[in-house]
Amino acid sequence: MSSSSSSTKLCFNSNCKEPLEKWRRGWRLRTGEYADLCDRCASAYEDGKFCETFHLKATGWSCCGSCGKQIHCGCIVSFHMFILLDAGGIECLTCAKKSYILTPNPAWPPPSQFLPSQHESLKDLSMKRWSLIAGSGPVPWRKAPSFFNGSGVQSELQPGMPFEVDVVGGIDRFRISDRFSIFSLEKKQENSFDRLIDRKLIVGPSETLENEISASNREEKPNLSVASVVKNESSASNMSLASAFSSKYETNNMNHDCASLSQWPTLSTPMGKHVSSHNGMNSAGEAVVHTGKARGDCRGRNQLLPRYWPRITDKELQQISSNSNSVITPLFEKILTASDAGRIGRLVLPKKCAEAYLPLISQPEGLPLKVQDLKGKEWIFQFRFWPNNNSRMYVLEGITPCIQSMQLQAGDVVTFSRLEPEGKLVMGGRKASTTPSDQGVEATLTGNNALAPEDDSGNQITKADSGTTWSEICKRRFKVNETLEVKPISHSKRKNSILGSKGKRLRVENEDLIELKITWNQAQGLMRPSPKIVPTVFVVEDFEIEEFEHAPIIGRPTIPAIDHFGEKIQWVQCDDCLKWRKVPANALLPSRWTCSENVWGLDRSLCSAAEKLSTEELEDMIPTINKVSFKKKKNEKRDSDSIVALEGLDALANLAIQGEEDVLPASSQTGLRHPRHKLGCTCIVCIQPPSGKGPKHEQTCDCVVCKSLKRRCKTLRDRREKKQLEKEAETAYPSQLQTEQVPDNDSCVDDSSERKFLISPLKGQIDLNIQPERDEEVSPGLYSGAMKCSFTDATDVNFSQQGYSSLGVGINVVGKQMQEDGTGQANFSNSVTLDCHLEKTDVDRHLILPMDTAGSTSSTAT
DNA sequence: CCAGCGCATGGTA
DNA sequence: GTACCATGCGCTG
Repeated sequence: MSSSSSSTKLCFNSNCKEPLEKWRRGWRLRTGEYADLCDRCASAYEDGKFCETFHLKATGWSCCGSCGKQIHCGCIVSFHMFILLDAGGIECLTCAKKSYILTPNPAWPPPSQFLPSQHESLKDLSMKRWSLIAGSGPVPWRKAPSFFNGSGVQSELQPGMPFEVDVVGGIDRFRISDRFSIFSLEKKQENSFDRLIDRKLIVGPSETLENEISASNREEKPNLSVASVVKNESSASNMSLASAFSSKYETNNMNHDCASLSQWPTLSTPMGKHVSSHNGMNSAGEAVVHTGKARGDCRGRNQLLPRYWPRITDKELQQISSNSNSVITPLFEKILTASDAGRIGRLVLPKKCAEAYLPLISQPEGLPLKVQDLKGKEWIFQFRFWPNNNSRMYVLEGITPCIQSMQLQAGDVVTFSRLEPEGKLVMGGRKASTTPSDQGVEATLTGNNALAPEDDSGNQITKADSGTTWSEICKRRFKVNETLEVKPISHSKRKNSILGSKGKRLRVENEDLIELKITWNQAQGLMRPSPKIVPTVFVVEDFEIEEFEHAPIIGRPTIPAIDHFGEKIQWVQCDDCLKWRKVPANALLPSRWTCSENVWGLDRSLCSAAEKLSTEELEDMIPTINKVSFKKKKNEKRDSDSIVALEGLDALANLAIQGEEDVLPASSQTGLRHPRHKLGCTCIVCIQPPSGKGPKHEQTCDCVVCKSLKRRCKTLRDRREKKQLEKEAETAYPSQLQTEQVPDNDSCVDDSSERKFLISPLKGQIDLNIQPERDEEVSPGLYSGAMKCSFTDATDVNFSQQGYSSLGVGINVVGKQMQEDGTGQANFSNSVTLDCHLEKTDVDRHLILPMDTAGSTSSTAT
């Protein structure tokens, strides 16, 4: 509140108009200025009693249905003080908080993303839209009650559902959210801002709205227009427009005719359409939608499970809206289950989708819903729900003819869209027969254009490639997954279906496993920074970390080195003969590589050719490579993929982390971080904050993870120094080595296991690959690779970090830990050793690594 | 006996 | 622990 000593002004409150000698700041005006209030009004305003003081006789007054408190419902100041009840009447926020039993509509953004008011045109549009749909069915919509004559209507309602009355409830429910949003905004404005910023949401003034909302409808709070940064091009202002409600609207509608209140739930109206209609952005707005770029209700979709995100194709869009200038707004989709496609003819609708996009129903019998298919044929389904576990199961009944008409079956996808501005609900179908791989590629590359069997992916790839964000990629990965899970399934009886819920879910898991397997075996170990990309290097506790700004490339893991001539090279192992070949440093090798592909050294292009480097030489170059592994490498048949991955992970990671100074030539020390540490890598070193999301760690960051990392780095340094001292001591007193193990400050490492780990039968050398008594229990591949995990310093075992995850590869080995199981076997496990402060749950999020694979790296020692 | 309705159950997220 | 949801299953006509 600010004061001024100027005079001649009147209190902004029209019911007061008291000359102001001093005035204080009230609510914010549309101009950006603030209402100047007299002391009394300002005080009342500050106390939230503005209405009760100054609007007592104005229209729009109502009593809280619970406590009876009078609240002026049209007041711009107090309109956040109450909620509208579905059954009519209002409830003050205090009471509402107590009795609020409905969750905010899930399809809408967090409360803080709402604007407090809505423009009339939006309301009109919504009403029109709703009426069109509602009135189109053979069964008339139930008359909605007016807002403020609740008593008469309430009797119609089922007890226990005070907030929901048919169609209007949809509006009111939104208002509840809206109200709460304001409340939330009020109470936690600062936090909201922070959160929003943290989430990288667009926060800004809603200029468009500002110009269109009357002063009396304005809320004193800053107009926030918040839009998630998603691929939907809807602007922040668009978002605000969509979510805008005005108190004036509410006031004006208090006595509305019931019929006029029947409208499409505004909350379910995608903002894109609001914008198009509301702003008259016909050409522009619709064009955007027509191109398929602005698809779906981005807010709604963000709140829906990804599997329900609409992935309608351009062709579908065009097909739907071909006969008119309508704009199609994809709402959601669902993969048909056996039950859905069964003879029963009931399509179970995802609850959130139903509540977000379909008319609100209060009675289990629901409402007839007129739906148009892609051919323009209209169907009428019964949209209803069953009470279920204190919740509801929404179903569309009578869909069998439509499903059959579209020749859909279990596993296929039904899409629900809405035509704007008609408001028609459109149901589309998509066969699951499109080959998963195609779909996957298409989905991955084109995102929202995915899954159209007839789509020309080529163009879309081009189109989508520009401006693809990681979030998009991640989202599209969902599509890949889900696409993959869609398999043609013969239509059959429910009980015989192989697409039961369990099966479906198992399928999802299996797909995930496949993805993981692929990731692990073929991608994880193969991703490398592009040789043309110069990484930026940042330092954490003297450890230089390379950060790559570009996506990694897929290649075979190699060992970078410098040859005798000082040239950068890399060593690569032939998959067939397991011999190591030298290739140029910039050579990109396929995941499987054999000597025959050695175009750089024709004399070594045959497996029969001798290894250019002797084992000893190679060992000299890479001391961490275990001699035993070398010895075994030719004797054991391996799964090359897994070994490649293991090599990539274990050897390279350890090379990178443990031994840059010790192992590699000086010239390569700076550059040789683990190649996985690049953009998209979410390992702790690179970006991983404790929460699993968020910005990268600053060098000065003192978060738990960073502190852990720093502590660990320090430990490593210390140990290295100690190790050096030990070596020196060993020279003088070799016999003392075996008992040498100086505790360090890494509290997370189990000392006993580590000590055990360090005690090696090899004199003076720790060989983790040796576990004579348990050899038979370990995969043969474990020890076969020359690059297998082996350590000269056990301390390094605990610090292999690597991984991609945000690239969609889905791997991020945060850490490995030596653990001692009951048998005395020391194993690596997918748990974190970086710091005791790290909770396992935090870590598990990043451990997509299959346990068996991780475990397979277990090098045991006794 | 069968189809369909409506709710219950249990697996999964 | 909770909500969701696929489907089982009993009841009814």
